[in-house]
Amino acid sequence: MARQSGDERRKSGGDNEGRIRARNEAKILEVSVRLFSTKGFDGTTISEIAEESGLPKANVYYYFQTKAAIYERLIAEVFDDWDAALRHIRPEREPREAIGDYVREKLESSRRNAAQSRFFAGELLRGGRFLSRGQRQHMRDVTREACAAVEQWIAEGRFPALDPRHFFIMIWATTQFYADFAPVVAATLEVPRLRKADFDDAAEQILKAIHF
Amino acid sequence: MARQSGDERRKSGGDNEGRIRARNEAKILEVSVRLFSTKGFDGTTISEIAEESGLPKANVYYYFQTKAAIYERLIAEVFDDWDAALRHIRPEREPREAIGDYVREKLESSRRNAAQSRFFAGELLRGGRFLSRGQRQHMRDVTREACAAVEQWIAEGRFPALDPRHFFIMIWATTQFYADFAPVVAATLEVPRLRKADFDDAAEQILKAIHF
DNA sequence: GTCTATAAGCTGATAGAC
DNA sequence: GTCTATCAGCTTATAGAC
Repeated sequence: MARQSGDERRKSGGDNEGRIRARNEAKILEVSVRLFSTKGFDGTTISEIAEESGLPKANVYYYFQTKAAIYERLIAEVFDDWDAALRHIRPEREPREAIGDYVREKLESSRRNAAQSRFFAGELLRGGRFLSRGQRQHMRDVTREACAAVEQWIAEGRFPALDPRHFFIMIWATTQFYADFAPVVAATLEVPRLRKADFDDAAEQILKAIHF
Repeated sequence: MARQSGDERRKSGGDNEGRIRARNEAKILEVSVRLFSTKGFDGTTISEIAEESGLPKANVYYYFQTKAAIYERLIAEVFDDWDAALRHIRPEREPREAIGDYVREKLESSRRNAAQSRFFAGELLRGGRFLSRGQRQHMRDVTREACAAVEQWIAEGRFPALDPRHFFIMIWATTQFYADFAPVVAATLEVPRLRKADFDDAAEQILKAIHF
């Protein structure tokens, strides 16, 4: 690394600049997802993002043209994860195992990225104004595919005759709830704050409660 | 009505003034819950509330001292409904009927008051900063009571050995999801917008999917 | 790439005439 | 009770020196 001459480094696209850019952008995004998730789009200020990122406000604007650009970048990042877990749902797999893996992965990823999960939930709660047409279409396509797998299981007599669409809604609702509405869950479980063990319990209870 | 003299009416506390106050306050609250639910606390402006209420901004301040006061009043209103539906869960009732009534009422009330439901979900999503200590305690008490009823059913062998706390979380998560994340649900069901029939389907599918 | 200074506009909230 | 006019403060975003 740092094989460039001083002259080259001062020009654009050098290794150093690239690394600084990557580090600063990552820091800004990491801080932003946390702030947006707890204070919303309008409640979050660029000054605050700059302060918590350890950068002057003008530098935040150097990396992202507007506040909305930061928000949209985060939407795109989170969006990629929406369907990643759905890869477990394949018609050739054993239903119990596939759904078990899916539920456990959903719960674990929302636990590990709680701010991201809440951020996305907030966006959906407000109607998903920042979601592009393509992103919406992609969600529909992925969902339809997963439903087709369940329908095949039903046709083969390996799964109860439930509407797969409502079945997935139920899974999403339940797995998201633990991370997104943690204060309610903690109050219900009568614990000061949620730990990994609570999420593990949740996975087992969900799988036990669903009739399949 | 209107039994007062003109002189009395001009003083404070008259029927007319009371009626005007009630009407204006109700209008402000009705408009506010819709705006807060789609734009959040900081994204909603008093000017906008005033405009959509058909009042000058100063009049909104005449009825509510601050923006937070409007928000808190709404929280209190919604809060009363949280446990109202839980009255169905009583140990002497038949589990299937009690839970069926509960799920159906939850879905129907969230459908009819979707803005209110989303408003409260948004507040919980952000950690419930506006919830008072007393309100939190009340939630815990009501939940504990409902769990006790389920535990009695289990002890009597009328209900599967599930953790009642996770069971209720699952019910809340699922029933709330349809109103709160309507765009996702509509996309999944492949309908342009949700109708009453979709909520009715949801109730039956949820009850069919849960193993009890 | 970094940072200070500042513009331009909007916000919550109030004063005070009617 | 109603409404106009206004303030003080904070916001996003930019200009321009280093």
